[in-house]
Amino acid sequence: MVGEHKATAERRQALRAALISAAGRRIAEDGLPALTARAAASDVGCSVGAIYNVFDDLDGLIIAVNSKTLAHLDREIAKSLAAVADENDPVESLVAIGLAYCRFAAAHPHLWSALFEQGVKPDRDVPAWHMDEHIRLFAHVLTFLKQLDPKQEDEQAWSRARLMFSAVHGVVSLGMHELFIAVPPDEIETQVALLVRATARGLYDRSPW
Amino acid sequence: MVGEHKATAERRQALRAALISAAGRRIAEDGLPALTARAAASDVGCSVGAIYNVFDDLDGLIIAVNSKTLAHLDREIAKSLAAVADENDPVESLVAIGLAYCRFAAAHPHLWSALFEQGVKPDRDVPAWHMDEHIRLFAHVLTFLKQLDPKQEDEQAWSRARLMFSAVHGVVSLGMHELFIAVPPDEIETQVALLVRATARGLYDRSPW
DNA sequence: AGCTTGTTTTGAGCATTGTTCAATAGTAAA
DNA sequence: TTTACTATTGAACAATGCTCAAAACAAGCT
Repeated sequence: MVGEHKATAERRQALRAALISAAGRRIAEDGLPALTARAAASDVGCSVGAIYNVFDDLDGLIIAVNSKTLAHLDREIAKSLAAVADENDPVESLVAIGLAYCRFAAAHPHLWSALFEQGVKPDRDVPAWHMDEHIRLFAHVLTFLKQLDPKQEDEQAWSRARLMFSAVHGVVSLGMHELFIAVPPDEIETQVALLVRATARGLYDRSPW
Repeated sequence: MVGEHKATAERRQALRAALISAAGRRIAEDGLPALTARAAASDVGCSVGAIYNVFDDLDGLIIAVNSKTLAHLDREIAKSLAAVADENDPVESLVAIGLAYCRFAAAHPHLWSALFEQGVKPDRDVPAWHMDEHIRLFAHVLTFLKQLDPKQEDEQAWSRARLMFSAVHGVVSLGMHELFIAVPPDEIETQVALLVRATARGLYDRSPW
């Protein structure tokens, strides 16, 4: 009979959770390269092999951490949206999203950079459900773009949401790269706010020309 | 006497050059992780140790490759600027820069991504001269921003040049990440053009409000 | 309890990585 | 040639991700 011991599943689940949070701590503190199989195992008090009973790969563990990170980031964005003063000004909400993104990256630089530090990999790509988690991030943006122009097609709105999100991401990303050299974090925030307002205006304001 | 054999210096120089171009080829074809010390050595027909006579580090070799890549990219941008139809429309020049960036990334994805694939490193950071090479990239942008508004302060112009450059970078960067999933390259180009025009308008057009 | 059967966990072992450094080969002056 | 120094080498080292025969375990049966 194809037996499966009852307690096994929950034990595996517990190990998964423990590994994920230990790995998260390690990445947050010392960066992605500090997450080695042996380190993770000893953090949790299991054998190296145990990791591979529960994840396909170390990449699998990293993706699980990233998943948690995305959820956290999503909550932060929601929080900062709730604090927007003028409910009727979509641009202010967009700015709030950008600033939340900014602040999250500054607060958790290693976790944040782990989200994108998967070089251009030829075959082994991330699972679809994790892609979705990324995409869900700029669903927030979509909401307010539709407020800015309710008539626009869904496809265009998505496309522009990704555009704005990507642009903000670029500013934060390059800002962090040179962070330890030149650009102070609060200036990054200023620039992100400026960028969001400029693109919103450039994309949606149809003033007389 | 502190002798230094005459032929040595040039031989080292030759080895450096050979290593750089072999490494460039390897990265371009199979991505950064394919560049291992042993592979590079055998490509060039030298010993592993020889690499370390000529570079501090494998990172040193990578930086040298990146340096060549940046020079190449810079030439491409210059070329595409030379082909701009309307000399008197700075926005068209800015668009041209963005598109050149786009096309370069699409044409040499591995070389391009090697430029940014240095995770957030705590201590060991890239030398200043290489940072300068990066910065020189958006000096191009600066030129045309000053044409858009000759009155603006230098500092603001630099800041906005970096802003625009970063924004474009973000769109290309996220676009490439999901490239193998969804976003076709020509759509990225469309989006970059849209973004450049929108930000230029948003940042500089002082229409009656 | 003891035995049997299938499952789960383990950690020594493998291949591969970047990097070093005693030993070898090389160079040029004496 | 001899001598004195320099340059190159590649076996050896530590650390990596990952595997898989073996050990430990769990549950049912007599």
